[in-house]
Amino acid sequence: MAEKRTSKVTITEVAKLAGVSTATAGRVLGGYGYTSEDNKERVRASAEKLGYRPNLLARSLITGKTKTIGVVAGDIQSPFYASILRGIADVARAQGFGVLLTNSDELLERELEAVQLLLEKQIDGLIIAPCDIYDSAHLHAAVRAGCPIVQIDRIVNGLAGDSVTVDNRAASRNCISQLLAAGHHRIGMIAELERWASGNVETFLDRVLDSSLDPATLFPSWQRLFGYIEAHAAAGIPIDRDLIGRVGAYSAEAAKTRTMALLSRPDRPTALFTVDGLTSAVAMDAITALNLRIPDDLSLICFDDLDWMTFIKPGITAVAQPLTAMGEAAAQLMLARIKGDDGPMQHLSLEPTFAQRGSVAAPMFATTA
Amino acid sequence: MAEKRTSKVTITEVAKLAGVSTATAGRVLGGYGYTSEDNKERVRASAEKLGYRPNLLARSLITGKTKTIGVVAGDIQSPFYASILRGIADVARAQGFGVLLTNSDELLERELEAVQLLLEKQIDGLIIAPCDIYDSAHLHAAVRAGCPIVQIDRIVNGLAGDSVTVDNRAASRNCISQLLAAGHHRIGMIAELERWASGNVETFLDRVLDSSLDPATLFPSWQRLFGYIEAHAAAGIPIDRDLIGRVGAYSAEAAKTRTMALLSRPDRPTALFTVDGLTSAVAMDAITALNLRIPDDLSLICFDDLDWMTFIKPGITAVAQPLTAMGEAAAQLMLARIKGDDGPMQHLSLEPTFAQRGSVAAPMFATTA
DNA sequence: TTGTAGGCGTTATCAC
DNA sequence: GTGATAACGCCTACAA
Repeated sequence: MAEKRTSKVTITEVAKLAGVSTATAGRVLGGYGYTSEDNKERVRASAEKLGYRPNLLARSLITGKTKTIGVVAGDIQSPFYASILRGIADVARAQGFGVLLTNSDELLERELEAVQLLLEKQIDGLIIAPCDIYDSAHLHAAVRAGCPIVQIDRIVNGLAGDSVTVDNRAASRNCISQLLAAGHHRIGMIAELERWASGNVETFLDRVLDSSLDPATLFPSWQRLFGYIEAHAAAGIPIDRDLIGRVGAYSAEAAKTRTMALLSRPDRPTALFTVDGLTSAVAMDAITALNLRIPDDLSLICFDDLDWMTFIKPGITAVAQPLTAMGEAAAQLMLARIKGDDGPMQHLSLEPTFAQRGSVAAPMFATTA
Repeated sequence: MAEKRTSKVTITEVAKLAGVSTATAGRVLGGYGYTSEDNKERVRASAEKLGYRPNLLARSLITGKTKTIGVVAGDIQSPFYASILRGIADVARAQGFGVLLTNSDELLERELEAVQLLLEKQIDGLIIAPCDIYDSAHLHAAVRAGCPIVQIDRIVNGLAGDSVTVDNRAASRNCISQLLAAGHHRIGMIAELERWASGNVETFLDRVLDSSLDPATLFPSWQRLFGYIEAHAAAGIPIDRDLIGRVGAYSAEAAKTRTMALLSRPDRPTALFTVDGLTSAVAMDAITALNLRIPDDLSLICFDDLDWMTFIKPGITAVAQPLTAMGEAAAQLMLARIKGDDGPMQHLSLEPTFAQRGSVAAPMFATTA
């Protein structure tokens, strides 16, 4: 029945009780090398009797492998990261790996500390949603130090690590195109351009339009704005820059204020495109507060599919990222690297699905063309 | 600038470069024992120059402390566990602790494996939402082996571990009382009694009414049904057992079927009480599908407050558990134990808040009293 | 097939 | 204050 007494049963004691050397005991318990059936039995019995549990620390110290993968999420409380983490944890567990979790809150300083802690704990690999895609010396250093990295959602420019993302630009373009096709010419959007160098929407718009911007090197939120602009350009419809509300990253209050302002204008947009789970919730909040009807007063498409979008009145049309699949893919890539795969970097782009529901209609009083 | 080259910079190399012994280097780098200012400087400089990072495995092996706490959640993808984990991770990080995460999916077998893995990785303590509150030998064994345990949401009978919960029975009783006070005499509820020995609602009801059941020894979902029964008893209103839909644990489809059935009856309830986040979402789904208006056709109170409850039409009245606070409290209890607190077991019961919104009204055609 | 000896990178225990 | 030296628990030679 294996009753353990004082927790510290080492392989030495098992060996002693079995009447063999620690090496032999280690071989059968660790499952490596050859041992006679006879001794196997004896050692297993002793281990069982003493309630022996291997100390993975000691094993890791010598093998150099911890069978642990580190994860740096932005905020595990958000459904976005929670789902991704679920995927990661599932495949990790299936392979006997542990998951060491940290939050960065999208703060570079915090990410730095997190990565350092994980590295010191000797994780075999790092899965991370990097805060800063332009200058992440600590990640380059980690890779150089031999720690494989799989990036999620965002890609650090020039980092030698795999990645799992979705094509944000295409998905966004698709959403906006649908709205345009439905007859909407005034589509509101709350954009996040916090770290955009020149600081304003104007310059971003210009750079997209004169094709001097490589979408692959941008933050997801920027890529979504990129798609918004492209869709307008493709349809030959001018953009009213006042409909693009600019807002700092991940601030609910700011987004709320901005959205309320946008939807309160006398010439308010006839459609709204939200760029992530946070803005979607904020938008619904504002829409409810302003007593706007969907889709009569306002059409709506959201990036990221949340549970309530299925049952909230007419149903909210949304782009659904395959979050758990992304987590699974990331973990799979990671495990392959850990097992020694040193092939070229892989940049997986998973296909989001488009959940067509009831939040899009032709704008009121609009001629469809 | 501390450029590391090949990852393995050990304390020995730092010591060598600083011209001191590994012992001295260890003292300044590890921050223990005495060292002259002179040597401190020199060692730090060498460490910096070589890009030295301590190997926490080696340290842990000898100190017996990993500064890591293990967490077994039911399903990290649910907002419930995600929020709790957020709280845990925050206080852990603040104290320099890591968090090793696993999911049990409420499966005992999986929980067993998880606990074993965590223990072998030598976590300093375990925070867990136990699947089985009646027979958890592995948890008793863990405690006996010296691993402190903090339980969340549920309490294993007789386990020597702290706990953080809410008073489910009182909260539930309060909700039902409000509905009864509003004039509802037919209140539907989807109950989960999967592991209830005798297997049916009848016997549970009987045991509550003849006071032969200690609520402290029950699963949260049972406690919530307990409160439902008590509230009815207190108001002197008989319970129509057909309004208590029994369902297996954590199955969305089953809950959906059951809820649809309940709400489709010709004599359907005038109010509904959902017992957790899953049933709430399922209920809303069903309500939308059946085109029932809240609160006109059906009053609703939900256990667990979800983001959409604020902006979904009239606003859904709900009981909000202080989830992140629960996580924080659990982590705090854990850290205290790790620091050596061997006082009596603590069973924290945090106060849920009641979010009064617009989903409760008097039943149609009902005389109020 | 088995045992002996050495070491993984730290910290702990002593003398000095 | 400091430096040998012995742990920590396990694995990996290598020799037997």
